[in-house]
Amino acid sequence: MKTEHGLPAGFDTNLGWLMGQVFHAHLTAAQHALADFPGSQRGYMVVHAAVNGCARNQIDMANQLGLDRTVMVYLVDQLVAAGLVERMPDPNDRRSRVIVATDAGRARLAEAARVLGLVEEHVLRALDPDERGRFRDMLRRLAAHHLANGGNEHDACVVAEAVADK
Amino acid sequence: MKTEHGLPAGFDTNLGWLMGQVFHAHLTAAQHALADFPGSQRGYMVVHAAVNGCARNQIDMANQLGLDRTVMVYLVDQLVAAGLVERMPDPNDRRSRVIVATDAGRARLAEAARVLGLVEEHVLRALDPDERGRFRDMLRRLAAHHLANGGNEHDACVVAEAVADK
DNA sequence: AAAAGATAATCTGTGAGACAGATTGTCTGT
DNA sequence: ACAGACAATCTGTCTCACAGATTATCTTTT
Repeated sequence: MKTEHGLPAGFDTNLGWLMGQVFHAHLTAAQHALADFPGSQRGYMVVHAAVNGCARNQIDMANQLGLDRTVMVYLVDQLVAAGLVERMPDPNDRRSRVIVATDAGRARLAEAARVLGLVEEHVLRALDPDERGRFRDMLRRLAAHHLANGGNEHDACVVAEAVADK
Repeated sequence: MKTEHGLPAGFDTNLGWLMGQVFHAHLTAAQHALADFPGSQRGYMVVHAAVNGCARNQIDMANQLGLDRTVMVYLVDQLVAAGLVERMPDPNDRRSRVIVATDAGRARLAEAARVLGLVEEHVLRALDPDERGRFRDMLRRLAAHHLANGGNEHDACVVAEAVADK
């Protein structure tokens, strides 16, 4: 049984299901696009963050990217081995290593970004151009709002309250 | 370094990152909401599909829901143990088991759906009411478009082509 | 200045989960 | 009757995220 849209019956109003589908579509396409990028999408994110210099050290970057600190280790290992980033010792704090992109890393990132642009275009093909902009804008606001409220821990509380009072 | 939105620099235009954030926000909240639902979100999906009668057998349902066939086995096991669904032997094909919801399953689904409604409301809080409708509509169309084009295998080809011609 | 506590990166071990392959019972076509 | 396909299940394997311990360093306390 399907709806007129071609979606499984009853799921066309399920936000989680819909987001999962679209997110997964993008994920799969991006995975192919970044197949030979060291560390795949997560590697891409790290190089991206390294180029933008968002983070002061590995843990900081891990937190910003939502990665586990132990994952960060072998992720950066791969990227170093591929010559895309370097672990620069922080002169102010010898415990910390600042992740900086190499020239090769910058070039590789630019190329990957180009391909990812095509992927995004492909995923959003069902929307007309001005809608794509609005969709992006809404996503941006949703993500910002989520990050602003302390992220996931907060969500749990809200839900718990909601369940409590029937 | 952050943008004026509070997002990590450079990621505010990254569709995958944005979707990941919002999807993850919903995922986490839904996980809490369905914490004591057998099989969690996937269990919920199965009961939901069972109530709507979308599938003729387990494999069919697994395909529609994007689950592995072996996962389906212990997922349905849990739900049967909890008394939410039953494996009805298909009289026309004794290889197949049709997954049907029990009355308890229907009731449990309704309650879970109510809570998930609150979760969705919470996740979309950053949008004003009419925007939420449009956001849902866009997602619906994106998902439908993706399913219409044979799903993920297709995406891979498109990307491959795109990468080929620089 | 020495001791105690916190923090960054790393290493190790473990548990959960996804998936491939084999197995059994059943259907379909020849 | 036989071969091949298919549904459900079982088993084994492999990956991967995460907790906990470890080392080096910084900070604060006394």
